[in-house]
Amino acid sequence: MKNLEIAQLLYHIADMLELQEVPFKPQAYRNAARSIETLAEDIKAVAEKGELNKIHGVGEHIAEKIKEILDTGKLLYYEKLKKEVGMDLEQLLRIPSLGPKRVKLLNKELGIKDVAGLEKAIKSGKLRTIRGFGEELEQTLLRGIELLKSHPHRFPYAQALPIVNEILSIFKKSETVQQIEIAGSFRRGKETVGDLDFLAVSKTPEKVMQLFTSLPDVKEVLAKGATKSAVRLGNGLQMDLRVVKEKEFGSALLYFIGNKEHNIELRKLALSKGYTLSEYGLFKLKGKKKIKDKNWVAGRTEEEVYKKLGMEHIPPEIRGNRGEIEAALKHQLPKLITNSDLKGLFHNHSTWSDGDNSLLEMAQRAEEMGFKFISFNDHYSRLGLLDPLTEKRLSGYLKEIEKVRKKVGIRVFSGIEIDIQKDGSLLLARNKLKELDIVLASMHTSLEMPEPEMTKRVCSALENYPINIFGHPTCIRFGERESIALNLEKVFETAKRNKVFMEINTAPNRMDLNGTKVHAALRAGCKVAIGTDAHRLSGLETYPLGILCARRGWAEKKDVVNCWELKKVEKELER
DNA sequence: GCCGTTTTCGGCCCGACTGTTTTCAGTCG
Repeated sequence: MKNLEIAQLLYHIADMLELQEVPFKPQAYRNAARSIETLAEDIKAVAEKGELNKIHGVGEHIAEKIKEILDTGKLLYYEKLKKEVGMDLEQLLRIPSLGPKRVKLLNKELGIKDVAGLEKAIKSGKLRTIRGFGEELEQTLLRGIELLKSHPHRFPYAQALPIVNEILSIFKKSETVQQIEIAGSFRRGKETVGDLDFLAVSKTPEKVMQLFTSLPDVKEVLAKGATKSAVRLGNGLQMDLRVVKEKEFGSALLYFIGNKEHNIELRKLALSKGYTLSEYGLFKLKGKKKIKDKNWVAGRTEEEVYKKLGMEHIPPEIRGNRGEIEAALKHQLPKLITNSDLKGLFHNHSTWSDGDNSLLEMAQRAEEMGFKFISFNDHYSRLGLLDPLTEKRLSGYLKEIEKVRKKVGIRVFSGIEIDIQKDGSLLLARNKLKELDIVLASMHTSLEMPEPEMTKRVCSALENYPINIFGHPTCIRFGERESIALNLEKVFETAKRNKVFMEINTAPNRMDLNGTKVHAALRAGCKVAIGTDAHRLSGLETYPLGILCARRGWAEKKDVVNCWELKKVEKELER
């Protein structure tokens, strides 16, 4: 079972315990789940080293349960709880405005066990017979059920990006706000977002809220208050807006950017230094009680707060309590890469396989964008849906690249994207592969293969063929399929040994590797290469998504091949 | 059930908003 699945299971335990009104344990299970969710390493590997209880929030008992899951594939305690609870809590709790207390009451009064039962109870008018349930709540729940049926839980970053930009621009033009910024997981550059959090400073909050709740695409107003409002857009995405005082903007931004673990650590650190930190500011503690207004010391900007705590400003992308606070205290934060550090783009397609633009058009655009190199990796495979390169067409392709080289002022790398087949072999022999500047290997078929076969397949390819880049390593596609069953630790180790770069594929529905996995790859000693996987000119523009993943993975220039000088790139590509 | 340069026992975030109440419980972030 993978990290995410184990985290999910712990979350479910927390929910069930909460339903049973067990005190404090739910929070403990959630803390553990959250740590595991963001763990860079494969939890199996951690368990094998006997270091489960080194994970923050995992103690003796939860460690034992994790071991049981890893060993047997299930957890008796979980099965027992599920039997006791006797309903589809997981689905029911996904419905907005429905929490453990209400679910319990519904179960007790009407015997509701699942979403279908709830829907039936509402439609038959039974729900409103229960104390505390009225017409409004009925409608809210019904809408929630509809939403569950029709929309994804999380939205890809790239899908949220234009929405964020539009809203920021509307508010800036409206002059109702002095400041407005996006916070939340979007600001941290997470590859998918559950909702959007905006934070503003305004002298006329009621006007801001009015504008916010009447934005063009708002389908539903979930809440509207003096300092906080929430709306849902037509596509199901929820957006929150909070208005704070100018004096609080920095501390509020810090609070609402998160993540939660980062905030908790910061608050603890503040306490140890004689302060207390909240979204309203950093306050000096006098004795044991704080008297807010008089003791305010910082909060206008994030920098101010971090500085008072004796730290460097921490970029949002790495806020996750994964060592960034210690590093910032020692003034040893990594110098994260930025868009302007990128000197070239890997993994691009042309009309030679399934792309829409010619090699020349793509190369010229890359040059216009200011890049120093581009690499083409058109699909190489047997004839199939993709209209791929074949052994016959390969020489024509290479000749064409040669022509393009004479027409542009940037380095054009020749290359292919080739499938790692089921048995770990490639369709081209080693000596043929060596004729290309860059061989990118990836998988498109037999993705259901289980571990450890899948890991073996990949490692064997990386081991036995002159591959430069392992493309979209986890094969995730948002809303379509999860990551494949791969032991990344082993893959990273093999990649490092064979000088294979791990790709950060910036196709908007992939972002693969994601930030957490980049972090793990770098710690394992791998280097990463940002590949746009562009099939047309516009695809070249997706590279900032890769920068985000890299930044979330703590990447500095030395870690990302695209940031190296051309000479060094060429040298490191030799196989 | 977890954690600890304030504690190995005694704490565990809390404020805003909503709907259904008639002073507040439940949810959310």
